[in-house]
Amino acid sequence: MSAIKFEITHVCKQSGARCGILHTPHGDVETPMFMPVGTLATVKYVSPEELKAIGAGVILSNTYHLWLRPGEDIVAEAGGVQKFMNYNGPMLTDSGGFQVFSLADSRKIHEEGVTFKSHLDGSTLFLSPEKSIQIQNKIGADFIMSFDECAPYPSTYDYMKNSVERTLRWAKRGKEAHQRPEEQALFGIVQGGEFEDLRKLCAETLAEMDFPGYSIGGTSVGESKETMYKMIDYSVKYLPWEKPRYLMGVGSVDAILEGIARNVDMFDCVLPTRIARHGTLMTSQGRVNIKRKEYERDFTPLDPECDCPTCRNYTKAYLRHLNKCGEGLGARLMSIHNLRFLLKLSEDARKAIKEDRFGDFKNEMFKKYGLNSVDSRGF
RNA sequence: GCGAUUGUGGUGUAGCGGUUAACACAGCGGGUUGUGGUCCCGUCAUGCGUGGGUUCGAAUCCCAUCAGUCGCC
Repeated sequence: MSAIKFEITHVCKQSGARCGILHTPHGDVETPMFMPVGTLATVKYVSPEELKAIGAGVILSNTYHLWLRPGEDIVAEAGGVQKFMNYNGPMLTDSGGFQVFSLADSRKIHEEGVTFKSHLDGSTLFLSPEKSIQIQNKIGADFIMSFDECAPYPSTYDYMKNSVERTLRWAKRGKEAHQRPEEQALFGIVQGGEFEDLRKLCAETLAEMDFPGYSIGGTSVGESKETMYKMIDYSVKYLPWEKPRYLMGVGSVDAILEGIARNVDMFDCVLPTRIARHGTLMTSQGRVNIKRKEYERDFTPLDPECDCPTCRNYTKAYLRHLNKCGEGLGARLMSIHNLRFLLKLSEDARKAIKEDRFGDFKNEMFKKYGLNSVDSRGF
């Protein structure tokens, strides 16, 4: 018995995009959905109550970071990450595979696992598939991830082939080490870069292992949008229809819409919260850099079409002022807005799918934001 | 009034005979995709109080002048 149940409720007659419901131990959520990232058991500057209020479903946390601080035992002692941070909803932890990739200084990848340096004190750390799952079992998120290698882009075919094969062996080891399959859904991660046969090999082998869901990894690492969409195609094509798919680390408007069109159900990204902290906002009018002088005396809302607390109560001039002064409230109000923007985009996409007009919806959004379908900056 | 001392971008400073006048902050513009990072990148003084002079060459030396600061009358 799996921890989650995925129910596909409708397939758009116009586009073939799908929507559904994910039943989790901490409640039901609708797909396709965007999932805010809260690396250290906190979505930076935003409280769990605020996340709920703007319609967040699943939120992420991170194995590597919680392992280092405060330590998985403390999170377990608190009653799991949901109780620890008081988030009354489903959560997902990334395995730490991406951190090994992004904190790449002097890392060594072996069959057994990865040796690398702590970003906090430089000490040597070791993470393996078993260790990652063991930590995730203690952290207690509803969705947990296999420990994979997120290979750099571009990688040679030979490197990627070896990497994928190892990632598959790691997936098997992680699955065997998983102690709580009835409470936590472990996803396998499809790698393989831009090579179709490697994506196919990876997806099909994972499918044989029968995971409750599948992630698509190795995207948003420097490749073009066109290449990213191919990577998605080459992965989704070989995955079982009835299981949820999660495109890791993708959060620009265009890529989310292209992902939904390709039957991806879950997305996460630090983009909305990171750019918000630095003053860039996703709005119905396109990208807004709140630092610009033109907003100095602009006493209108950030986005007139947005229903978030920031847009209902504050002006661009004030947000600009907070950002210029480095005040935390600015980061907070703008993070809330950007998250609401992507959560609303998910809601609108689901509605369009249910009404069999997702194709039109996607085209309208691209037109509205001045995006092109293959290679654009997005937001 | 006399003496000393200091005048370099919006700000604080570095440079003390040959630099593309350096650095930081502020300003302006851009970036950010399974979050190490309130972070990264670009741009910003045709000019060193002003006027002369010395020198191949002056922000740097000399003279005058103006302004500030500190003493003494």
